[in-house]
Amino acid sequence: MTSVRPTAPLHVDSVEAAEAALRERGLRVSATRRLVLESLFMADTPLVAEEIARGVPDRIPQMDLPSVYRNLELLEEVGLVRHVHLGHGAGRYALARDAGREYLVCEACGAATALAPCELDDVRTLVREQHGFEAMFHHFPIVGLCAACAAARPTPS
Amino acid sequence: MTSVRPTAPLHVDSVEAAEAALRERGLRVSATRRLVLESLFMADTPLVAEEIARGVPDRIPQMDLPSVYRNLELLEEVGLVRHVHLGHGAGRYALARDAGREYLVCEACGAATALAPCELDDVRTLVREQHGFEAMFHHFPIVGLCAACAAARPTPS
DNA sequence: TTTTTTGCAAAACCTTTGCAGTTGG
DNA sequence: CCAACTGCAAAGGTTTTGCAAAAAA
Repeated sequence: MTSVRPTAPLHVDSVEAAEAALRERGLRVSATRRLVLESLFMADTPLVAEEIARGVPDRIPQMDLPSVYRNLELLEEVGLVRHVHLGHGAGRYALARDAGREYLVCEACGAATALAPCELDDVRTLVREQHGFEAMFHHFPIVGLCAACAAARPTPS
Repeated sequence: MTSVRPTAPLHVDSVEAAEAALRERGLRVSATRRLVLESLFMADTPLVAEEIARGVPDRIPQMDLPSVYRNLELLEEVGLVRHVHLGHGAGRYALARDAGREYLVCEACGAATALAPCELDDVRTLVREQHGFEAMFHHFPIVGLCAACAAARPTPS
């Protein structure tokens, strides 16, 4: 998983625009690299590397898993891609464009609720005011109890 | 790392009290189990399993790493222990008593700031009011930029 | 004695690395 | 052509599992 180091996110709205950004930096657009990008543009949730490598039958051919990881790493350095951890197990990758998406994950029922772009703005503002800290909630989700599970639980001591 | 499933946390303030809780449940108190508990009581930050297994020279003897993991898993089921992720790499374990501790981790400089017990109460309240969600910030830290790193950075587009 | 726990070995899982061969520009 | 990229094989770090031997109650 390399590093958590931030890169200025690069928001593009098509595979072509992403490829242009790569070429602009002197990077090549190989078959695998394009397929990784296409997979991420097609996905509506962050994907694990293995899902990308497996391909989509009759749509996207299989790829070599280490190559997928190397591409994800490079795309992350460029700022086109981010990885997140929505729970245990493998890290997940999404376009930087989408990776600002924030999740509330219920630790009792496992439900992951995706939030709209600015829904946590008030929370961020409060953290900034109270702690002088610019919180970014996309890398790890906010873990806790959803309303249903919180209700179905004895009040915490 | 087994599961994120919650167990009612069990707050005890000594190794002896923890052992009593174990015996109450019909569980045994073996040498390794006691040493794991002692290590956690001695620690002032969450520990990785390997640190526990390595022991503290002249204080705590080495232990078998798989046994340490099995004990941590059991202690977590009982509710005496919790595991957290403060960044990439190995999970960390702490007494449930201490694991409510919450951290702000700067993704630029890596600094981890431990917060006092109630410092995020206002944030939790806001999340509850706005999203009906009981946020628990101890499993994953709040990742973002500390004041210094935020200042030293070009304003986000 | 009986059941739990240990220690060791081995595997599983996710991710990274080395390297020779291929390919994009 | 030449640097960048791929595919394969192998290794690395963390966590889990199987099993016979040891220990707790």
